[in-house]
Amino acid sequence: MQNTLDKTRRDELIDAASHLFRSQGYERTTVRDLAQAVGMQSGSLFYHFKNKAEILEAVMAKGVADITAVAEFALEGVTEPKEKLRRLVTGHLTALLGSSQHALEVLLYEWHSLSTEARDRIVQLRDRYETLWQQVLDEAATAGLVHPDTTFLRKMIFGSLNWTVQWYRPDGSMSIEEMGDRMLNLILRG
Amino acid sequence: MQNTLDKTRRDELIDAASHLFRSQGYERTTVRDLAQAVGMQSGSLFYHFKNKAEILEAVMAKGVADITAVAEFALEGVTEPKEKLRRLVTGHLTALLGSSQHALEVLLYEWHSLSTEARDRIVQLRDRYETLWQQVLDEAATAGLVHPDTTFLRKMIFGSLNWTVQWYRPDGSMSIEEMGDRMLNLILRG
DNA sequence: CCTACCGATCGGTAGG
DNA sequence: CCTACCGATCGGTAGG
Repeated sequence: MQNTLDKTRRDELIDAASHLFRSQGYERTTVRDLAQAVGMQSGSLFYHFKNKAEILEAVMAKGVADITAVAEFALEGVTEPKEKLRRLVTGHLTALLGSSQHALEVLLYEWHSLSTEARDRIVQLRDRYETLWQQVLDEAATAGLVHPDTTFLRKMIFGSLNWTVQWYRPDGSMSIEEMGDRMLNLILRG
Repeated sequence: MQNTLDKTRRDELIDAASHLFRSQGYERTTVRDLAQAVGMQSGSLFYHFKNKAEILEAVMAKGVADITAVAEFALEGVTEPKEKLRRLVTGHLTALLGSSQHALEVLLYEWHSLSTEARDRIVQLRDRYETLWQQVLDEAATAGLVHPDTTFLRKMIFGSLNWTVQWYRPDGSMSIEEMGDRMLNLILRG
């Protein structure tokens, strides 16, 4: 029971931290900002987290976990390589520009604020997600749908996907699904 | 004469700041770190710059100016659309991963530390560079070399290019030129 | 989770 | 460009 309550409060903190770290940056956000955002005293933060760095790691870990879950769910029951790829693209964009936007932007832009140990742990989580992509791209290459150098291709795709946070505006004329389809068009051969 | 000396010292500071802001982040870098890097007292920094934020802006402005100069030089005398595109790609990678690496990474990753006024000024500089690309891509599209939606394509390309800082290692087996050619291969139609 | 607090450090300034 | 310094703020802790 107490564990459940702890978890909720912890999640609230991670959520608030995602927002603050993303809009002001990690270093610029003070523990006082964060405490105020969830309505507690700054000293009380350290009942939930050992230190400020641990909060950053938790935000990033949540970001990777979220986008991985989205991808796994999107692939469920799908067998056609092209459709798998389409769903991975759309899923990535949906998480990045919608549901897990803040945590994922923190993941992308606060890398240098992580300790090397924390970095290793996040890399491990990220690798699982990248493996998912690699497998789908390999299938697609076997089917002749994409360029055979899938490792290189994957890096190019990741770059394009992640860059969307720099320019995509949800209130514009292009929906996330439409953007995904356009990207897929550029990725597919011929 | 004094102006020349001032400029040199200023440039030294911008160089040192590029390195420090990139490796530690802007907020984490103190004016004392920076002063020590060029061998002066921390208070003396403010003889050269009004405040810390002005140094960040100077670093970023130098980054954009550098990469624009590289692009303009690379295009000089070239008339064939495909070759123009190849040179833009290679030029971008050369600046980003080599000659102006630090300043450009700061430009990519410290965006949220800029004031809105400084942001506007940097955007203006960046627009000039993007226009260069847009024109070359439009020529290439007219020649049927690339997908006709060049605005979208340009954003995808920028993403792929800028993402290379996350994974490219100069001591690996792939040279920058080779990487450029591979990217061009994915960009070109057919 | 709060109260009360501390040591350290930060960006920046005045006066030369 | 240096010396000497300040007010503000920071992450974190002890004790409850």
